[in-house]
Amino acid sequence: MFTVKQVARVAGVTPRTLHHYDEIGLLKPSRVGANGYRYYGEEAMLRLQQILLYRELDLPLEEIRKILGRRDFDVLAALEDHKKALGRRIERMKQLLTTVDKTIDHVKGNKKMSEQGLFEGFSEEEQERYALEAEKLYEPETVRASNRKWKGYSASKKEQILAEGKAIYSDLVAVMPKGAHSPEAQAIVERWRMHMDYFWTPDLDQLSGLAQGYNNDPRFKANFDKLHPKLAEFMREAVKIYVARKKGK
Amino acid sequence: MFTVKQVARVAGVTPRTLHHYDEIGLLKPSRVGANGYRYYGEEAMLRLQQILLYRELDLPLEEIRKILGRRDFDVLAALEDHKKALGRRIERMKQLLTTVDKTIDHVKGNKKMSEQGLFEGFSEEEQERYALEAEKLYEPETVRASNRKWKGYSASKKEQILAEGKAIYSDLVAVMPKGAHSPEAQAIVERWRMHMDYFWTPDLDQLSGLAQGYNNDPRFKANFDKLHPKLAEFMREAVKIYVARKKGK
DNA sequence: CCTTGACATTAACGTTACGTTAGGGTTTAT
DNA sequence: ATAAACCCTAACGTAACGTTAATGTCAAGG
Repeated sequence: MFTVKQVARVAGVTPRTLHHYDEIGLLKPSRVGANGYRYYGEEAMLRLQQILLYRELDLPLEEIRKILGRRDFDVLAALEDHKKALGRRIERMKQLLTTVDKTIDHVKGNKKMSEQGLFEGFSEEEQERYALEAEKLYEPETVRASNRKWKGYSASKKEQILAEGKAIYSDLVAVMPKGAHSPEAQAIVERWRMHMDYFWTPDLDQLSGLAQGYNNDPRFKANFDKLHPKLAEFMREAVKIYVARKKGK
Repeated sequence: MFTVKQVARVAGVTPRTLHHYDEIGLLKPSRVGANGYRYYGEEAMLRLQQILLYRELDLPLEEIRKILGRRDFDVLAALEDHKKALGRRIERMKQLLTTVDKTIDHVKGNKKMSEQGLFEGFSEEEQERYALEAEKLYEPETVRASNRKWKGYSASKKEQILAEGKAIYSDLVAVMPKGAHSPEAQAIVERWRMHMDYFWTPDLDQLSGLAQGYNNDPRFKANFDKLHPKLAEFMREAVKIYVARKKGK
């Protein structure tokens, strides 16, 4: 039988923690002396170990109590779970480690770390959007200006613009067999650039970002796919080449 | 420039977290629109990454702010630190994982996992005491009774008892060459058992636990070592044999 | 026997890092 | 024009203890 302090020492917690666990009924002392002292025995120690194991996983104490409270509590299954969780944690940590490494490279050599990986290992999902949005295309003011411009058009003008857009995209599909490098494809990209002017005038970088965006944004992607499953990809390529040539000159 | 929600999504936090960081001055938005909206740019994102990295290490936000606030703050050095810290964390997790594994074995086969390792990975130190104390020797009441008994003796009686103890131990050293199995050694163990009666009367299990304890408790160990570096170990062996024989019969 | 120091107790307020309404303005979509 | 989906501030709630504060207990020493 151990007193609070003794238990606290071997388990690496403070007496207050044990008081707390007693208070919330998570870990009652095996016996309470007439003097009110808490005494902990073997089983209490084992239970404490379980508790601390789960605590390592950031499970709320309430959860832990429920888990340990199930009268059919299967220690083995719990421990196996625990193992898996720990494994996942370790994997995530490793992920973070590589992210840190990438960031180091990024900062060091100003390498191109596509801004995608900046948060890898932090959030599990939807980092793809970042790549798109990071291109400053969706800078709120830009978007708003673009919307204002669009709303300024008359209904018939809108129709005409949309039709022109559709024409461009279907023409693009038509020249896909000729390849993204072909003069035909490049000419259409040129038309597309003019077309964009109805919304706003992107510079070359923004232009390629926009084409890139068509691949990432599901909203766009779906519409493109209706015309041709590879259209978005083809367009990105063509625009990339277009931009490279313009920049080169 | 991103709004709270956008940033929150890619970074894997909630908007509220960003509000909070703004409030406490940990991460101010790059710009605040006339409508009061927060907009975050590239640098803010990088700073947020730093913050989250440190947060992973369980540093309080206040600390993080101080670290990032140092005007000579070296991002590279900090990232290198991160790497090391993450490495250590991963190691600790792996430690925990093996502890869990050991516990699984323990539970599964009821293997002897010496109860020592029970808290490995939790507290770094002083788990040795556990092994000793778990033997129920140090059950508070027992100890108290023992102490009371001891205090009841007169000073001269105490002297005599201590002298007897010393004699037993040095006699034991004398017979060490003969081995723990030797009748000489076993006779001394018998004397020692009688001697213990001055404090309290342990049963056979407690007797071997006590001898075991002499090896683990540094306080005892130090005194034994003064007589002979292997005395504690020898005694544990001798008592083990003694108990085994008594139990066998 | 009395005191001192290291323990133990309960009670209650403090802290960190947000979560969670509540109440109300903005922007975009229809 | 109105809903849907954002944004804001303000303020109280929560988890898991930390931190006094006031008080009781116990082994050790004079």
